[in-house]
Amino acid sequence: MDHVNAPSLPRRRSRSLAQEVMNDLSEKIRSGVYRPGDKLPTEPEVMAEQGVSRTVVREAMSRLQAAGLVETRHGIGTFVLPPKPAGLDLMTVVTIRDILAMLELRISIETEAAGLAALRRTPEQLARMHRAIETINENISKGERSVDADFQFHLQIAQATGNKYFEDFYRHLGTATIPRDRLDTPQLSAEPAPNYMFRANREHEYILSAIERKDPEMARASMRMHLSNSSERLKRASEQAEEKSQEGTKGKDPTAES
Amino acid sequence: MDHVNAPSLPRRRSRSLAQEVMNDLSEKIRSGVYRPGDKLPTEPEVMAEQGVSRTVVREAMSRLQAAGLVETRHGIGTFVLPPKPAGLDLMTVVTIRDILAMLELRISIETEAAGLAALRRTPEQLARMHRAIETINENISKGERSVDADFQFHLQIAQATGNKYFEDFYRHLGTATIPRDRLDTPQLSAEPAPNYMFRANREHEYILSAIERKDPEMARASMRMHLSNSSERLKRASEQAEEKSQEGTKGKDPTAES
DNA sequence: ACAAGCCAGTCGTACGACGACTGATTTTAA
DNA sequence: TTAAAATCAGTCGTCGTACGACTGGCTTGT
Repeated sequence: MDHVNAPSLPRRRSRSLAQEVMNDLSEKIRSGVYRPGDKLPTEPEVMAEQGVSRTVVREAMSRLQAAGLVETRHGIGTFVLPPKPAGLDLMTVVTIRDILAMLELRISIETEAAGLAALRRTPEQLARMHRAIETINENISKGERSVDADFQFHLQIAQATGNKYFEDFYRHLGTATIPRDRLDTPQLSAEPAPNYMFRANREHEYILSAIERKDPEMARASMRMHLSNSSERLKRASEQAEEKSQEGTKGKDPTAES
Repeated sequence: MDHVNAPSLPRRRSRSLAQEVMNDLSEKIRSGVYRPGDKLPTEPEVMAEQGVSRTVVREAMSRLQAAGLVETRHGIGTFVLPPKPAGLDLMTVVTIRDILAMLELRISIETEAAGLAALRRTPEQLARMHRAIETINENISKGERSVDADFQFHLQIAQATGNKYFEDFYRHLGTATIPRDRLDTPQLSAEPAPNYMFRANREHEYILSAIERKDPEMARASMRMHLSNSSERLKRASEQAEEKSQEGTKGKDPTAES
């Protein structure tokens, strides 16, 4: 060992190589280089890029998985997951019953959000809610999906509370439960009939009207009614789907509506 | 969120061996077989116990580390870490204003929880609520902190909803507003006067009475009143503390109550 | 008694090998 | 010609071997 009087360096590596590769990749995820749904570089690619062995790459990937940042598919690759909502583990949402339970929590939060929005909304936020409702109507008339505009409407309400925690919570639930194709579900197929969706959007209008009038009680009641209706529709469709799957027929899918 | 995905059975294969070893070890940590500070079995021991290769063991350990459950010391072994206040991003809760915003979210959830608890509580849960209230009174009389019993009372209500998401959320929200020593705030020092705390516990009794009577409306109204009062007390104490810190005096700290 | 060296145990990294999985492409059969 | 089956290349999962780095305890020498 050629010891020269080098300046005293740390005696041990502050982190392992695996941790450093994880840090590098998770920083790239955090900063948007890799977005939810994107495929990370393959193991051989990371090995080459980072100049480490496959062992280190695999351990780094294991860490990313355990941290919930990615999921790995055998033979395919590793994909970035959407951010987890704070305090809630959406991986537990696997049955209709779980969804209904989550909806129940959501009712409590969004009902309150509607009341606060009625007190605190700005004209700009109000205009954005109006636009979202118009967009939903247009999309329904064209036979297109109204999911994005639906999400926007609810997000605007969360923002109008002026409380970042309501907005954060809504953002996380939004990204986690909208992308239906993530869930390995027995598809409750087909979009609901347009009249159902127009009706649900009618309920949006009642909510908006109360918010516009700065009437928190009515806003709360309207939102509660709206989400309770959705919950009921889901419950009924689920029961029908269960009966019909026994008969080999498909039920309705109300999940595309608010 | 009006758009809900209907889930189904997982289509994917079973988990990897590394994930299964992690599950086994994390279950042992969760259940108390290994406690914070304990040393986990060495890699060779786990290899023998689980009948897997060292690669699998190391990947499982990597996962446990990334999940924050353990830390590994090179040449020594792997040790169980104390539980972190996980989930909700508590790092954002740094000012009184953040606490108040978080309380606002909490009001929405716990108000709804009280209503659901009135509908779904069991006699055992009711008894536990009673006990928590008694404990709070005893602690107040002895001049001791009633924070734990206070948390218990609210947690019982969340459990009585029969919806795991309410309970999960409360576990996280509860820690956000109680552990005062986490906050870099102008210290609102000293326990509030006992009469304030008796009064707050009186409010607990109104909530419990409504739950006992299976009256969801009254349960909701009582909980909202109780938490709004806490919010107001915190706000006022904060303002007084601000004035008094300009005068070099300390104000009251009501955050130890619900 | 204290310091230095040694040793066994443990973790970190690297490599080679083979099987399992996946989707795309090619070959075969109808 | 088209559809089904087989093949292939790429990717991930597991196993085993090997060596270096680190740590604490024990033994030996001063």
